[in-house]
Amino acid sequence: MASGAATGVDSGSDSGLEAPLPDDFAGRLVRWQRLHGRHGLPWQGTRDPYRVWLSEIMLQQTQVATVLDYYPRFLARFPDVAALAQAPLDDVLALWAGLGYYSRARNLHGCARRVMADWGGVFPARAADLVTLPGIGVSTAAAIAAFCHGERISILDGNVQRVLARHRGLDEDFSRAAPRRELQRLADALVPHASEMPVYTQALMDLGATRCTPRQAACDVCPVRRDCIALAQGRVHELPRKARATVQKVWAHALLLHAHCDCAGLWHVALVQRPATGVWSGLWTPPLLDEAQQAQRRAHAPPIRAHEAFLHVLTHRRWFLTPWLCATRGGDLPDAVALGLDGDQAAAMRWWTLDQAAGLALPAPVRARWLGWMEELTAA
DNA sequence: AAGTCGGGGAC
DNA sequence: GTCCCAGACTT
Repeated sequence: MASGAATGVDSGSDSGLEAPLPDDFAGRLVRWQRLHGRHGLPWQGTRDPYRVWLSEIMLQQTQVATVLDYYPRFLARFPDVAALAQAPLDDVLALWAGLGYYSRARNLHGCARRVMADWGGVFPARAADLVTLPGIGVSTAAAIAAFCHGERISILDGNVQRVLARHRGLDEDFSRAAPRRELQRLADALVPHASEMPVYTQALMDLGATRCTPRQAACDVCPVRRDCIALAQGRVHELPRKARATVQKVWAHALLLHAHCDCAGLWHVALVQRPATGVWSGLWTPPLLDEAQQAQRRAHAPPIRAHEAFLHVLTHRRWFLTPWLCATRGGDLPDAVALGLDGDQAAAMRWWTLDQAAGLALPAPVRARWLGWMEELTAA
């Protein structure tokens, strides 16, 4: 389809996929990128696959401004793939805590070990091989291959979908497989010579992130406005079509903050490590008590100081968390049963000193309130 | 194809 | 409040 359209024969359809390929699309983007693209980000100016890979994983569904806080710290602690592979997973999670999507950290660590074990410590160059590694999907594989090795392969992340959907005037739901394949074919037909792949790939991303934005697109300074179908039709703000919203479920748990002061006057706090799957996987949290477990805990002394619940919103959940504060003193550290825990959480519970706890991988809403809770628990 | 997985930036 | 971000993985 694309080759026939490139001859300049317009089928008469208003579909951007069947229209002629835009002339010099990549060239215009490349020239724009050199002048107006984003430069100087910490993961730019290198073709080191480790650094590019790390940035791509961190940037999955995560904005640049957020990653800027994490990337340098992570790189300083794990300067190369060997250092990352050698580290315990808990050390990786501790540096990832707060970034979200914690399976990324688990897969990152697994990927580093696979690169060491199966690839001699060198990331494979081709996207087809990269995509076999944990945590690297088609989008990330294409980005690494294009940035580091100039592979002629198209990326199709959220930014690029928006740019192409608008420029070709494609009013389809790209969360569906068939329209997505069509868009992929278009993107494939637009890739330039290998020598321009790194800057072209960056250009598409930068245009989507800084000009062709979801709202209030800056079409007046767009390098491809000349033949943008959405702009000509006055439909920029309508594209791409939105997929239907997901339904949020409601959760409610008590968050049991139990601190114990031992005979030496040293404070400890009980935390449980979350399982490898599910929300906050691998992170350490105060025990989470559902309704039955709350009843179980209420049957025990000592008493609880309950705070007002706070709301924590995740993509699919509205989560009401009620902090329960409890301080005890003297003797041995209470066991999990004494705290009212059962089964899995009892097995996953550990006592930590406050200094130790501060260095663990804590979820963002726990980290944000941690010092206040500890201060209240250890006061008087 | 649909559901699961965080947190925050920008509006 | 809203939308969505350099998506991957499981079912």
